[in-house]
Amino acid sequence: MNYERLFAFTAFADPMNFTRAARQLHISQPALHVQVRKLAEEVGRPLYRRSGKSLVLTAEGKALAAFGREVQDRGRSVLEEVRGQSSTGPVTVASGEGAFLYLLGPAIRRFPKERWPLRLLTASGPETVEAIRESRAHLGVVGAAGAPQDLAATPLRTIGQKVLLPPGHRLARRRKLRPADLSADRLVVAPAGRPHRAMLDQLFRSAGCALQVAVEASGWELMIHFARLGVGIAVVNDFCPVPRGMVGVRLMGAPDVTYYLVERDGIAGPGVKAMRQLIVDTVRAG
Amino acid sequence: MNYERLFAFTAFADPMNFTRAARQLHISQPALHVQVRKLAEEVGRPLYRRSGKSLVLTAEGKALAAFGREVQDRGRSVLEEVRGQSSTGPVTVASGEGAFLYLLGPAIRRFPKERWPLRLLTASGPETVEAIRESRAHLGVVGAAGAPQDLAATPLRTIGQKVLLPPGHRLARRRKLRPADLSADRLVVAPAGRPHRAMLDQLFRSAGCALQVAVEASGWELMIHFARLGVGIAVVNDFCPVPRGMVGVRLMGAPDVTYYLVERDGIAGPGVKAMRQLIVDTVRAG
DNA sequence: CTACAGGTATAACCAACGACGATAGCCACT
DNA sequence: AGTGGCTATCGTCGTTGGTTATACCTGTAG
Repeated sequence: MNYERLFAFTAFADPMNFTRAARQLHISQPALHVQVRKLAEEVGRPLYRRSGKSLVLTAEGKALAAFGREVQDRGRSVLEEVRGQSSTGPVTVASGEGAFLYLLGPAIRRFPKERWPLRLLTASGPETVEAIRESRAHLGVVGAAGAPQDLAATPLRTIGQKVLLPPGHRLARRRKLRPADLSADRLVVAPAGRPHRAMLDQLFRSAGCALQVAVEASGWELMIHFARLGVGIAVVNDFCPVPRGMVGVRLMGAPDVTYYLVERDGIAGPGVKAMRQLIVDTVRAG
Repeated sequence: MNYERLFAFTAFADPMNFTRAARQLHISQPALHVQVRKLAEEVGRPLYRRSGKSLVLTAEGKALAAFGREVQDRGRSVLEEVRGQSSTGPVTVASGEGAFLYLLGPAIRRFPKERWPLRLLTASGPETVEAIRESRAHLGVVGAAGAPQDLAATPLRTIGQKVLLPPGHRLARRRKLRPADLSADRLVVAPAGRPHRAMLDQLFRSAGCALQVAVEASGWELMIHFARLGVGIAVVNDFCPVPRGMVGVRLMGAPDVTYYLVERDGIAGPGVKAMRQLIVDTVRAG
């Protein structure tokens, strides 16, 4: 296998667009196209396929792109080590949902970004796992139903749910609440299909009471915002800070969701190791 | 970094000889030499150095050669996976001393060699560790003072020492022996410098008695052979079978030596995983 | 339906890299 | 001093990969 072609292909696989990838590589579009075609011939399988207007990678293409990224990443780090330079390769962290906002803040703040540039990749849970598996990110943080066999996953923190209420609300003085207590209220919830919404639906159904939707909002920030405006009361992860002028009450019966740090097993550079340690320490401490 | 040059260099790094390596690669010696020179220029460090007649790798050269081997190994396996062929890359096991003879026999016998060719690399303890670190072998088995930080080591079995005696010997009926019991006898031992010999020297010194050498032999097989010939009595690892017509008596006071399976952390192919499991199972069982 | 926009794929041409044979240099051994 | 085995460099030539020009596809807008 010709590795220059492999790297050309990985460069293409990121934007899935020959023209833009070629610009990135400072070569012409035909040159890049030929490289990829020859790689596919070498491998003996198509690496991508048309889907209407755009192109999508085949399974083989994904595997090769992942391998290429991995080799380049390791290669840069080996080269820096050999040259005696301190490692300087960027560290990429992917994360779903609110983890960036509420879990990873301290780690990101304290990470020495002048030594290793930090790249953040915001994605949903499955997308995060995919980014790790395809070597597009070094570390990922996902909640609950995340990590499969081939990725190393270390539990970070287990988190419950709480209800955000205005101070004058009839339930605001309670120490804890159950789903049945909320059946009279209209709630601010995530849109259908999102895992948090699915969890709530399931919770109310098994408690035998109806969930009344005030408004659907995507993202914790937005949900909290609507709750502050008095549109409805919100059920959010325990890691969300209770905004000024509201009260938070523990919601019982909701399944605790565990956040995991996922990573590819393999040889991590010093920057990745540092970030890994920082995330584990700060999240477990906080 | 140009990877074709890197692979040319790894091919050279194995025999440390341009002429032979070039023949192996089916290119001319000057062609290979230029590749390596250009790689060194690219990296900015010398990759090897003359030492009298022969050439030796610098630290940088070793690191690059290790990386190159690793990439080629993974690359082959990825390619086979992508092509849908079952993995067929050879599995290399390195081991020191008697482990091949007495510990790994069952694993080697039961390993499906028709699926994955098996390559065995006989080496001393430190050489085994070096072979793993330089990606020249996938798995290694070493006794005791083996595995440092950067390699994953799993304990396999802890083994004591025993004394091989002719049946008529005055100590042959004893259940166990101490170094002092042997001070009147002449022993078959490993040559000076070998770890087993160092261990015995240390043992007798701390017991305050002298060790009398009958003959020095390298290798368990040879030591046992001389013991059978009646040249002297031998102290050997517990895993050596007691030969027909002799008796083995446990030697107390000798430090138990633990055998470890060492490997590079990283992504192992299916063949390596199978061998790993086989070694762990058979050695722990036996 | 036609024209257009954005991107993919192929062709013809040219520069650069890499392989080769020849050969000089180095080192150990006889 | 001479020889064998190997490393290192040079000039030459073919293959590979890059470039521009251009045809082709697919969805969108007039």
